[in-house]
Amino acid sequence: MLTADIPPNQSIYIKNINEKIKKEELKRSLYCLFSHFRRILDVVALKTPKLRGQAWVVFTEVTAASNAVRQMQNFPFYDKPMRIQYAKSNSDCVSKAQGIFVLRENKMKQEEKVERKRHAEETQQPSMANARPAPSFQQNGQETMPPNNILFIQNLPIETTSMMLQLLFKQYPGFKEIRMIEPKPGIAFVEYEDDVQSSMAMQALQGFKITPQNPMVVSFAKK
DNA sequence: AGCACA
Repeated sequence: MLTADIPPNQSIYIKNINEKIKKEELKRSLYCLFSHFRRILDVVALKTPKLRGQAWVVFTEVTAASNAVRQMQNFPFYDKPMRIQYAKSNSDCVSKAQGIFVLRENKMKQEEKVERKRHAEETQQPSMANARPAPSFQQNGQETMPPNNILFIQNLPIETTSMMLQLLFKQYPGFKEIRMIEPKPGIAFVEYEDDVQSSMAMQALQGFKITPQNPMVVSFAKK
């Protein structure tokens, strides 16, 4: 089937992904990268020989998927341009939400176990489904800081890397650089060309959750 | 290049 012939789908299929990236990091990064299009329901990545270097991102709406396909086409992701198409079939998480999930034949044997496990994981780990920008919360009066082209980010998960932050913040015009301080995990500084641009990024990413426990707190850095 | 969900 020609790429152009694949009908629009709320899930996108991404290939040409750097295969060196570990599954969990890959999912997190994809989540960061695509979450501003619209709410993401799920990110699927497998490292099996047949499926590595590929991933699926499931949105709540096909318009979000369409935007993602167009705007992120060839985006340099871990040094490789991502190739994005609509997924050829519906993702289980959406079929399930619609109540029409049917087990595939080759999985019949373990249906009960599998289903229970999947369900347990979904309820215990709502990160992908629930990680939406949340309203900012007051913290040390930081939000009253005067505008600055440099942003101060707090409440990041300690595993956050500057690569991850870069994926998030460079979506906004005027992005210059991320600075993190080794001995101080959980915070970062993000520099933009001017304070209008930094404000836009702050607006957009205020409360963004890299993990469900960590809505990021974005304020202007002290002068 | 490769379209799955464990």
